[in-house]
Amino acid sequence: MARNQGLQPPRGTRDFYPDELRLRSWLFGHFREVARRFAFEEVDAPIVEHADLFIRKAGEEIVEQLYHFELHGRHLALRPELTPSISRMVIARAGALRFPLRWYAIGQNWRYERMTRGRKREHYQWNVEVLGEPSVSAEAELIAAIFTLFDRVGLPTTAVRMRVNSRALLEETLRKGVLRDRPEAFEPLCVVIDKIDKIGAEAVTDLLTGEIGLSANEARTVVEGLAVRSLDEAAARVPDGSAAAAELRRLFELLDAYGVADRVAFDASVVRGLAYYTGVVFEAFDAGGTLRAVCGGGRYDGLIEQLGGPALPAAGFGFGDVVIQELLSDHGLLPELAREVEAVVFAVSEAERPAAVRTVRRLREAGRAAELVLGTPRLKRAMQDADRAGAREIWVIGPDEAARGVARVRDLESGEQRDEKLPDGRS
RNA sequence: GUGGGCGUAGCUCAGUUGGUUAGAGCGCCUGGUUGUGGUCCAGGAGGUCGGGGGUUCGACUCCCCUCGCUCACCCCA
Repeated sequence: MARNQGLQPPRGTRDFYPDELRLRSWLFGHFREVARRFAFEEVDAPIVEHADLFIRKAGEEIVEQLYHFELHGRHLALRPELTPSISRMVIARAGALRFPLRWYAIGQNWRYERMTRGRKREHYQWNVEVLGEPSVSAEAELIAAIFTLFDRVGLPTTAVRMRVNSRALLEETLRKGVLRDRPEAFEPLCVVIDKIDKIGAEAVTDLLTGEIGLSANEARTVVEGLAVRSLDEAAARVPDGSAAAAELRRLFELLDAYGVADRVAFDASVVRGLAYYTGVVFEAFDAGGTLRAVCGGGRYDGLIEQLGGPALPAAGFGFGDVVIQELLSDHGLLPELAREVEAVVFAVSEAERPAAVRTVRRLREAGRAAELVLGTPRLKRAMQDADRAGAREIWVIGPDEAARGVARVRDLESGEQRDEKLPDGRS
């Protein structure tokens, strides 16, 4: 309705009606349960931050698409991701924290961009971070947590595959060349390389020689290297004794111990679009290849120091709520979730309401989800409502029952009825 | 930003070469007596057919503009 456009949420944002919020809560419940089993602690931060926290100069889209505004002379922004906020929290208390930390958060992120399937302008993200651990044991733990989540929501083991690479490996190949005198060129270089699937090898080669300043030879070597899909082959392209290659080998060993190595493959084209990644990077994709990345992450050993904190190694991933729901929908795995009302208490007339209130209080104190019918509709109506709410029982208190000091309890599944004593009136 | 598709009841949609009071399913409301749900039956409410303009005796139907939604490209979480 054009007339009612003001009633629609802004483009790319969502309302969550009860059905949709139940589904979201179901998903978040799995996020939290996996995090619990992996012994991560939940944290949270404001959705609005100082814009500076997110603004970097490597040409990332995530910065260009920032929702930001000036208010009373302050430049603020809606967070586009959670990692900077968590990093900020760590820095503020770095002196009092014991590392490594295992933290996670589930929060809404904002990015002003065009929409397609699986992408909106706001989305919730499960963000899991290991802070203060330099070894790939951190990445292995993170990747294992992701697969645990996939398994829990019912996806077959073949439905999602993880692609892994290491930016450190790429950096090693350039250390004696273009990066010798200006290591700071590495971040924008990665941002450029990340575009290869979209703008093509030639355009990336042009950008590498033009904007980044590689020689034609270096650029060609880099672009060729992106096609490599074997760790051995990739390792052969870097100097002997490559630390990055050894790390990747160790990572695959550990993933084998976690039982997920066969779902993970080396892929040199994975570099991720965020500037701050420094080491292992990874992305999970649906096997059908019809959706965008389900989740992704990697190691960012320099970010915390760049933000003004100590030199603290860190790794983490972000896992959005939108793509996974699309994927589950494609697999017919979205659950039908009903309301969780257990009992409905109904006073036939206002005279019985105090007794109904005492009754519903007792049920609630016993931990049951109990709804008190607020008006005095006909019994037929109250039962219909109870039925539709999925309640197991309706407790009816009318003049007869009140006189006998009982409630008539009907089991809505079996239709059987019994009497339950009313609580006495003194409580 | 580019290209395609679509905008008809709360929801999902149908609407015959433009022709009389615009339909269905689901949902909602009422009733099938007097305090009993799910099933069934019978009724009912609800739409200026996204908005504006044009063509026509006549437009939901054709044309133009506009707004919105959506998919792909693009790009990224």
